[in-house]
Amino acid sequence: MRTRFPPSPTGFLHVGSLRTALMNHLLSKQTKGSFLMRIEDTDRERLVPGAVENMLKGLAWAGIIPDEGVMLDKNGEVIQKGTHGPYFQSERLDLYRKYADELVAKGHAYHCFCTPERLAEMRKDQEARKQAPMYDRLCLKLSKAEVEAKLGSGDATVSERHVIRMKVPHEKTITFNDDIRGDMRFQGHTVDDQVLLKGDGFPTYHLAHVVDDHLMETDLVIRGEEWLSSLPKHLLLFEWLGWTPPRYAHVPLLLSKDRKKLSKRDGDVAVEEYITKGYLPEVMVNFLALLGWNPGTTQELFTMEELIEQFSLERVQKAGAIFDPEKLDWLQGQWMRKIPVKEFAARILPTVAEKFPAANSDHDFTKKAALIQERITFFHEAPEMLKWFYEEPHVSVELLANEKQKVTAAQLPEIFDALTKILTDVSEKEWTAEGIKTAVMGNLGSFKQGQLLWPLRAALTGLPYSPGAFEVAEALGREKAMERLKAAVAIIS
RNA sequence: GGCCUCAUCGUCUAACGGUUAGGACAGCAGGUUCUCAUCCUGCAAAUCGGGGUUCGAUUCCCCGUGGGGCUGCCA
Repeated sequence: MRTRFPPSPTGFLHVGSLRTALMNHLLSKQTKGSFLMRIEDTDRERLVPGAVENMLKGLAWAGIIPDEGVMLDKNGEVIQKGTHGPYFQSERLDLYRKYADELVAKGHAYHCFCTPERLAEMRKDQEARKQAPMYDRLCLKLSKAEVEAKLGSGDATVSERHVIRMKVPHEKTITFNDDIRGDMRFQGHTVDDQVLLKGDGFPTYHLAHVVDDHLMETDLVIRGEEWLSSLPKHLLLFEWLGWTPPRYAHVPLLLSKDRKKLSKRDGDVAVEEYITKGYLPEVMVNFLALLGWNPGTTQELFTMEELIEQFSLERVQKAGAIFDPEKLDWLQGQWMRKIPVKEFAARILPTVAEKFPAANSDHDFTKKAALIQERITFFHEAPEMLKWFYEEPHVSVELLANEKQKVTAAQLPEIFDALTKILTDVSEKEWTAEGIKTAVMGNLGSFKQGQLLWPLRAALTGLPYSPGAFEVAEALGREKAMERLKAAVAIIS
């Protein structure tokens, strides 16, 4: 099956766009078809330089690489590949013109010379009369001779700055079966005479979509629900041009907490933002796939491969879904913990080494990485979480004493006395988390666990939060741990 | 306003017309090794309202209500 993703290069890659791109990608892969990328650059005023490259990079980050159309080559340059091009709509103007003319010739479209000012006024009137703003078909009343005269008038503002509108049959009922929503019907008289070709010679989305998706042989169009209202226009165009429309699946919109269409105002809607924050691509893909879709089982974690296998439009929700950052973060944690520990260590090593060069020559780095893997959310937190190992801790009485653990400053000498005694008895060979645990737990004396463990851990790390006391002691090694213990004793006495 | 569309815990969602309406996130309460985190256990939490159809509606139909989208020579 051929599916496609046709963004307009007017900015960053929106998470909602990534979601529809993902669905298109999943189904093309599931059916061993192809996924193509087309650029809808028909609005020249909103073009943003670099947007195409940015979007392709965002898709690639998520693991979505187009099979055809606009893509990135090995050097990161934007190229076009495929037999159905060009894939930039701005390079297909002659095509749109040709079909627009055909529609005029067939009587399904007409020239309109109304100025933007007149249209604005017309709409204002209609709204004042509580009517639906629709083109009043003033130019449809023009005779053929009048149209010819205007077109050949030599007055460029009239002959060139005019548009071609579709002539929607008011009496017609347009019906369709959407892959997600089922049967739908629209009454012709509620559909506006949409502009197909603009005054600047560029097509509007509607014409371009129909022409391109026919010529590019798209089998299935998965797009946002915001296009549902325009569907009858597209259906009419396919019919008039004598083409079979593709299958359509209108997916529900992504909503913000206030249930409005997710937009810039709602914070992070740019995929780029999530990349910078350190979210894993697997997490974004997993999260987006689960928004509005479910596998029918209780499985929550999905790889791209599993999604390709299991995704189906039948199980896509009809109602909009709120983008919940908390669930995103939960998924991030799940995926961080799924990374094999060796790989995890390899991924955090560069950032840790940047701050603590010693990490590069640390033979036990993987062991340390393992200690923080279950409590980390983003890779960039790693240096801070491991600093206790690479630099001497700043220990204070305030840190060592802890009310909740029933440790008072006055008790500290006694506590450290006990700790020193216990740990001195632990041999180099027994110096493992397990061995130290056995020693400490077996010699608590009159202390509660927390009364020994909190000061121990705090003395060793200088931190209120860190991996457990025994693990830290093992990681540090007997010599260093005893040194830090001694340093702490010096501070409290 | 008009048109289109949607409706189960706070959120994402499950449930051949028959279930004590299930799971997950978040929340709360416990537990494991002191903290943080993980993990485990438990608790709380929903079928928008009204009519039908039916022996029986979350499920089918109608009407409300509420939400969303569109209503551009934007996409």
